[in-house]
Amino acid sequence: MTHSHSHEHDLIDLRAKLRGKDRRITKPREEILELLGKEDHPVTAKFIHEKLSGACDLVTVYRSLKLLESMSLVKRFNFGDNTARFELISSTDHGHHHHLICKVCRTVVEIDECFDPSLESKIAKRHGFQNVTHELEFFGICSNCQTT
Amino acid sequence: MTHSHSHEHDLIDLRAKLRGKDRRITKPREEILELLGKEDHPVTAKFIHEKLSGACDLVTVYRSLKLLESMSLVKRFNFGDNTARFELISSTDHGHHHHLICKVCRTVVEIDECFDPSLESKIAKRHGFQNVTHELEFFGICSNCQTT
DNA sequence: TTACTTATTGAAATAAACTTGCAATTAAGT
DNA sequence: ACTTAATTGCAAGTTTATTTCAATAAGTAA
Repeated sequence: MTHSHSHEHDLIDLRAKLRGKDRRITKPREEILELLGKEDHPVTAKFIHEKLSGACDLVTVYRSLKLLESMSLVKRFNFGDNTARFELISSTDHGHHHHLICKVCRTVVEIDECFDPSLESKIAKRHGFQNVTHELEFFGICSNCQTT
Repeated sequence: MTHSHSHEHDLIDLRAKLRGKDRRITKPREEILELLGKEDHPVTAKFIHEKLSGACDLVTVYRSLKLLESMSLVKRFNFGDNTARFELISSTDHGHHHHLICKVCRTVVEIDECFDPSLESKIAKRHGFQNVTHELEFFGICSNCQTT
């Protein structure tokens, strides 16, 4: 996954989405967005806080991420270890992509492929659900961690 | 998902898998297995503890679930709310199935369908991973919760 | 059955992720 | 610059899950 669009674009997005909503453009929000723009994989709130080394409180990171998520600038992922991870929503895939995670060393690979959307609509129709989306992550053992 | 196989069968499984492993068949383990046999959807450790109302400590529920999971009698699911849920592994699908979860009321529907396994092997091959599996859950709004 | 060995349990303490309350700060409009 | 209210930092609180250790009980052998 290449975050080929510039960080400036994300800040423009931020400003546009905050405008006229009684919400403010603050340093922590800008810094978190900028940091996420440089990362290739989802990162935890703790990681962001450490990278920002004292620029703001960990609580503010949590609050900012929640806000950015609600504004569809950031997507939350769950790799099954009870820790939320966040990634910038790229303009190309609108945040819809998946990951391949090594069960041993936790290396992450971004996966652009997905199954046919007809499966989703079939399931939605059959059970009378609307706005059906999915969360999909792959797990395995990477070449470095294979014993044989 | 129908847990059509009898609870007795699960207990036989438990006994067989524990035999000769310096592990013991205990009341909490049997009770948790039995309870899971009656549930149609993944349940939390807290739920199990409450249902068993004092039969054993919550700590024991966590420990037993971890053991049962390691013995492939139980499968852990993650519905994105930072709470692990556990389901009995049915003999028919070997625990591989998915769920459709209402984002509003959290109703759960068991989904037997899945995408073509070739996608998984393709991803494994491309990135040099072994033993690739996946976690897939669907989210949407159920008929009861739809506003229109 | 009884005694023995040790896996397992319960209870309390701990850990980690995340949230909430509130006073102090600061962004944004006038 | 002044004002207003959103936002932050800090402390405290929640929730989920794990660890420690003495007490208990499962399995084995006499």
